Order: sequence, then C-alpha cells, then structure tokens
Amino acid sequence: MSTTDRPSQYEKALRGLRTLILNGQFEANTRLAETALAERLGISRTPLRQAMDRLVEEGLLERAETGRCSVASFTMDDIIDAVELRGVIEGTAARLAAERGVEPALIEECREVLAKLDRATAHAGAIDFRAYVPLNLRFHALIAEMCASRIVQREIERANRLPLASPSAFLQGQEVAQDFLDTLPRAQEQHRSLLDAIVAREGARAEALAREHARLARHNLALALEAGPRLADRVPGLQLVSNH
Amino acid sequence: MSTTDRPSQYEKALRGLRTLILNGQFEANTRLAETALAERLGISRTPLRQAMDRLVEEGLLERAETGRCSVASFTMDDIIDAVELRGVIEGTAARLAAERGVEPALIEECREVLAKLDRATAHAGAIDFRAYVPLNLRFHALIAEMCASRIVQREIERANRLPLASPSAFLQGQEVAQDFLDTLPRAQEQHRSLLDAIVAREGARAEALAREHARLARHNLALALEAGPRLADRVPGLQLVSNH
DNA sequence: TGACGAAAAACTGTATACAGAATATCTTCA
DNA sequence: TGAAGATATTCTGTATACAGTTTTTCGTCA
Repeated sequence: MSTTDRPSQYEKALRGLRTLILNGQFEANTRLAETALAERLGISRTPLRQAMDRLVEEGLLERAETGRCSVASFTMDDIIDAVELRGVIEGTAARLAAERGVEPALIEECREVLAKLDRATAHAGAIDFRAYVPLNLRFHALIAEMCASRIVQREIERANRLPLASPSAFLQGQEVAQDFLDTLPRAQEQHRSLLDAIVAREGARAEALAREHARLARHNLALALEAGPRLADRVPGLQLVSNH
Repeated sequence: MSTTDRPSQYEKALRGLRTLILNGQFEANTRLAETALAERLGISRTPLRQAMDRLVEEGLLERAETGRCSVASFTMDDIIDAVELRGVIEGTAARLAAERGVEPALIEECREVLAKLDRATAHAGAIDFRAYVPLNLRFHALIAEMCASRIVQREIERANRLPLASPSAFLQGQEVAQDFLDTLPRAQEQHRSLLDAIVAREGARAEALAREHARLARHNLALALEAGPRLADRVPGLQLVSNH
C-alpha cells in the first residue's frame, strides 16, 4: 500500500481506469462493463469494482439506478464551480493559517519554494515550465499544511480531485501557448502576496487572495477552450467537457 | 436501490454499521474484523467491505497500512474545523445564490419553511422541538438548492457528513437543556436574515451570515460537552470525541 | 520473571461462481 | 415497414473459496 510495496490490484485498477478516462479513451457518457474492463486491466472484478466506487466518489464516473457505471461529462459551469470551491477551501486554509499562526519551519520552506518559482518565472520570454509545475504544486500543498488541520487538509485534497479543479489541471501541454505563459508571473505575484498575508496574520486578505488566485485557473480554462480541440487532447479530462 | 426497492445488502451494511458506530457500540479506535461484523449484520463480506470503504471516505473509519479498519476518534479541534468548513461551504452556496439569482419558487418555499419555524420557536418557554428539527434540515437543504450548482450541492452534502458537522448534529436529545433551547430563536433570526440577504442579492452578507450561523453549532458543541457524559449517550457520535 | 522467537490462528485481498436483473436480439403480427 | 413481445445474452450484486499476511498465542531460554 505504501511506496515500497508493489501496488495492489486495487491501486492498479484505480490508476489504470483513471488514466484511461482522463486520457480520453472513452467518450463522455460511455457505459462501462465491468467484465470487459477487468480483462483489459488484467485484474478481477473485485478490485475493479472498488476502484469504480472510488471514481464515482471522485466524480469521474456516474452510477445509474441499475448499477451500471458511465463516464461522467461536465459542463463549463461544473468546472467553474469546482474551481470556485477549490478557491474557497484553499482560502479557508489560508485564513485559518493566518488567524491561528504557522510554524516557522513551514514559512521558511514556503519562502524557498517561492524563490525557486521566482527563478522559474523571472524572464517572461524564457519561463522554465518543467520546474514550474512541481513547485506550484508544492506551494499549494504548503498552504494546506499551514492551517494545521487534518479536516481542512483532507477536504482540500478532495477539492483538488474534483474534475479539472486542481491547481495544475491546466498546466499540462500548455507550454506552447504564449498567452498562458503570460499568466505565470501574475500567479507568482499572488503567491507572494498570499504568504505575506498569512505571515502578517491578515486572515481576510489571505482568504481573498487565495480565492482570486484560483480564478486564474478559470481564466486558463477559457484559454484552453479557445485554443480549440487541438489542446483538448493534451489537457487530461478536457475532452469530457461538453459544448466545445 | 431507490425508495421502493428493498434495500441492497450494501445499503443494509452501510446503514447498519454507521448506526452501530454512531450509537457508540464500539469505543473509539476499536479494530473491526470483517468476518465477525459481516456475521453480526447478516451479510457476506463483499457488501460489508463496500460499506466500510464508504465509511472510511466519510471519516467514520480509519484504515491502517495493513488494511485493517478501526473506528475513528475525533478531537475537539476536528469537530470545530468540520463545523467551520460546513459554514464556509454553505456560505459559498448562499453567496452564489445571491450573486446568480434564485428561482422564485425556491424563495417561496423557503419563506413557508421560515414561517413554520417561526411558529415552532415563537414562545421561548414552549418550543416545539419535534417540529423544529426536520424544518431546520429543510431550510438548509433549500439554501443548498438555491445555488443551482450540482458541484456545490454535492460538497455540501459531503460537508454535512463530516463527523458532527451537520446542521442537526447537536439537535438530538437536547430538548431538555434550557440553555440550548434558548439558542433556537437566535438561529431563527439568522435564518431570516440569510434569506433576506440572498433575495437582496447581497452576496457578501449572505456568506457572512451563513458562516456565523454555523458557529452556533460550535457553541452547541460546547454546551453538549458541558452537560457531561450524560448527554454523550444521546448525541450520536459524541462519544467518539476524546478528552471529556 | 521477562524477552525473544516459532507455531497457530485470524484476517485481509483477490478471484471466481452463481442468481437475478437489465439489455439486446430476434420474431411475429398489423 | 414498424411496433410489440418473447427469447437469449449480458451484466451486476453477492457469496464464497483460497492464498498470503498479519496478529496472537505459546513455549523456550536467559
């Protein structure tokens, strides 16, 4: 179950099926048959069903009255709301961190991440995209840690699993789009302000900044859809969004 | 699977096990053995395991590295954070409802519920507790509906399942406690103001009011713990909270 | 007496069989 | 030709068997 053990059949099923769905191997609303899928993934139905239950929970599958599962489809509004919610919950973590105070070690690590992000985004013409993505993820994880609440942290993880809501949802395959790259320095400025607010114990400001920061993802969704179907193949899950 | 069908074994397992846990049949951190539980509930291990996975997801069970499940235990801080989060997410629903506008029929139904709640709480000395609980639940469900977002609604339902976080978590077996009954008229006034704010399209006010309203639950938690172990037997799940 | 280690028991993860329900196919009749 | 019904196929929900771990028990030795 951990990093060293070889993965269980359940994990194999979860990872495999999630990858199939996000990579667009099925059209939205496709009905999935357990037997066929189990064979395709090389496992039995038992762990596959476990994985399917989990993906229903995550929102990637929908279960009909009869028990059958189909691949979910999303509207623009769904994505917008999911991003809004992620912003709200991250904002709560930021506010609680500001209100309750944060361990200095976390602040310190966050400053280091910000410095590295600075280096990656300093030159608008030559942004180091490869470095950016994991650093960005780390920054957001640190904000979650700062609230020191396992309940809030748990819900942030969940909110990030909502389809296309995670901080890195639109950071895939967009390294070519210039108008997207232009948003990265702006995002980095928001990162800095957010940490400042938390350190200064300014809860309301921290919350507002986290929310506004999430709005960038909404903007990126619009950019991604403008870019046309060419991009839909490269942003995981994007082909499950209807009307485009 | 629906209301008319007889419940599936999985539903039987889910309901049965959840009831056992919330009614305090197990101490916090008790390890549960699947075989024994399945026998006790009169079903096989397969649907029981499904139910246990679900309860892990809900936070009522914890799964160890080895796969074993144990009954969760909560600290005061866990409950406080869960209530805070519920307030934040309900607040988002209220704000979105205000910002985006609400179908008149929903407003109308909400007004009727408020009127009935008025009647139930009008006389501080003779509060109709039996009527209050379902009406209160209905009011909160209506707020969730008003945002007209399946994503937000979904997360509200989830937030309500967080242990002891639901709007009615502390409305069980407290009909005897006078200082608790005293909070009900205050809650009702908040209900009214919240709907007013939504109708007036005052998003920020609606959000703030929903949050403050959730804080009442926190206050009730304190009251419940003050009341001592006598009450712990009557509020489902309360015996899973440590240090009291 | 107490710690260590081996054997035994119990438990979980997974595959599989089977029954009943849902779905698809085919046939019949207007 | 098209709709309706019957049959056949497929699929899901559940029970159960079994293998590999984990946990417990028991006996041994210092």
